[in-house]
Amino acid sequence: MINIKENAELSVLNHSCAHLLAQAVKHLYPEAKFWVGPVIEEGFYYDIDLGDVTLTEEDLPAIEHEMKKLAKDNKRIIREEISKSEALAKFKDDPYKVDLISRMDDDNTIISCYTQGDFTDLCRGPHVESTKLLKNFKLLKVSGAYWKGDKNNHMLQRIYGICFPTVEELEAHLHELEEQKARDHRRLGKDLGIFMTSDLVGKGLPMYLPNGYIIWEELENYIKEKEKRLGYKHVLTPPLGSIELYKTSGHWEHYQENMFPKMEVDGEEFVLRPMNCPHHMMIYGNEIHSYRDLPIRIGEIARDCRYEASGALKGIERARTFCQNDAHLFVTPEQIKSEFENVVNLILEVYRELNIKDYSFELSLRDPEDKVKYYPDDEMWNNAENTLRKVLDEIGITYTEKIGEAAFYGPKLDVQVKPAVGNPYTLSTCQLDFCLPMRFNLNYIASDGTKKTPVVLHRAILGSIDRFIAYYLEETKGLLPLWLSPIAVNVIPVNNNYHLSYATDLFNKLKELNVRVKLDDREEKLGYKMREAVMQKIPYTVIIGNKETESNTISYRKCGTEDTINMKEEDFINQIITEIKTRKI
RNA sequence: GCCGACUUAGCGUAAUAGGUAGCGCAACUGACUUGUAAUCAGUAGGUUGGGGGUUCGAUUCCCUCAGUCGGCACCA
Repeated sequence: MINIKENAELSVLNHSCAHLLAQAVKHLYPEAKFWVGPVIEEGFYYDIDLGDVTLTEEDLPAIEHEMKKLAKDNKRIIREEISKSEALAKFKDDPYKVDLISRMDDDNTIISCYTQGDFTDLCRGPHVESTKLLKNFKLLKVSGAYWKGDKNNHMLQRIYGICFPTVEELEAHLHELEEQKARDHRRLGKDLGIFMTSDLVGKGLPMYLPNGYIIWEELENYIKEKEKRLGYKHVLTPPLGSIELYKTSGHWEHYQENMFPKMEVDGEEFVLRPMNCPHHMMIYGNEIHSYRDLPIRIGEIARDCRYEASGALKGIERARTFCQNDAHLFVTPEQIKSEFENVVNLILEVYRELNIKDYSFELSLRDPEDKVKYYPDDEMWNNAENTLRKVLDEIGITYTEKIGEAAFYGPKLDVQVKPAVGNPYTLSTCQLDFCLPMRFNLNYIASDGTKKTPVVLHRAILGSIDRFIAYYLEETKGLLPLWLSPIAVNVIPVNNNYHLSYATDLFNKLKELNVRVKLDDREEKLGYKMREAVMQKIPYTVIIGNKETESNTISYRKCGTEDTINMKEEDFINQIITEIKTRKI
């Protein structure tokens, strides 16, 4: 999908189109007041205050029509530079523009405006030279947006659109947008029987169906195998805990708005846990540890429950309960670097094996101004952030720093991915924590016999299993690699009367080898069964007919290809087994 | 949570300027015995998301609740 913002020519075009949109809206709704109309990756938008008028998508064609009319007029777009006071006078009837102007640096600032026909807008530019270049656009959607992005402000109406130099490019783009919908994990999740939701169960509470749970189990086994090899010990802890536990950890104070409310049983108060770190702290504290025992690595596919705003819910990508691929590494200060490096290496290894390429590292730091969100201990924070920066620089990965993105207990390295559909999000994370071990009074006996507080690394590689499945479905368009596919091989006899026993023989052999294989022996035509196999995105479909039974071979077709390949049964079985075992992409 | 739209059979959809709903796929039954994305015929399946109001009559209009979707905000 093209990124408009990163393309200089398209940026100018789209930004100019935003002005054209504003001009058209002004014509149709003379009372309209305008905020800003920037270029974004997906095109452009303009935030507009229309007073009591509410736009719906049905109003967009009329606005488009007016824009087309204006574009046809072929008005020159003229730049003009004026002083701040001139600008304030010029836009005195537009409070939003006055707000923008009055917040500009100093009184000597030169402000640029662009005029096209009867419409002038405050703008840094540049723009195309004439409205006639703005013919191939489409208004895509309309929605509310908080003024200045602050939920305490009123809402403006935002109109989104996109513009291209040629009609062909526009149509190709619109076609691509349509195709994107087909790879949405919610669509695929339904079509492929991966998960379901139910109003009666409650929103944001997805349930995995048999096909989905196969994917889940495979991923769980995959990552746990890796963790075991790296010395992790896995545990199982309850998805809720007493409120005292979360007061001790600080979650109750700093994370409460993302938690389900407390519940009372027999005079005790409990919460559904939003994170399982406190449980793992308790497990560490269950024994006395020597410095010789460290690092101690405690892992769990842990169910957590978070109160997510209803508008934020999205299939299994963002739900109110999910299972984190979580682990806590209890280390000495000297071990921070090597353990951190191990985690980064594990992330890179997994991404390589699963063919995840579009990702970036972010160093999430606290916002020192935010006194509510973060555990208050400046010295601890400075120490943690500097340590983490140093470790990252020593490991030699490139990252961007994000202020105000840290966990309440410490800074972290996040791995952001750009999914095929929608906004970027965090998949993997590794967090440095000096805070919780202290709050839980954890310690180890150092070589000099004194008690010392361990440092904790919180880390998740697949993130949550749920989100990872969503991500992977969208990346692969539902055509999963063999080892993750709910059904790996589909065997179809051409004619049950003649080919069923040969087909059943292959089916049994594969089943014996623990391959997820299906025998489609329904009394249907081959074309019909083939169609279903393709729609179900089964990676391998084997056809058994006269040709195969007579030559003692099999023929298969790989989902997504048109070719049929004929080979010896034994070779095919070996190929399948190898592909599963090596987790071939 | 906020702004807006939407909700009709398992799935995808049609219709009614207010007179209780069609179609396709899937399912079931039968025939066909099949060579790479849909064989034919028949049967069954709906309190038109829940509740309330207006009306002689509501699936349609209004209110409300729930859910879904698109954005915003949030995402430790």
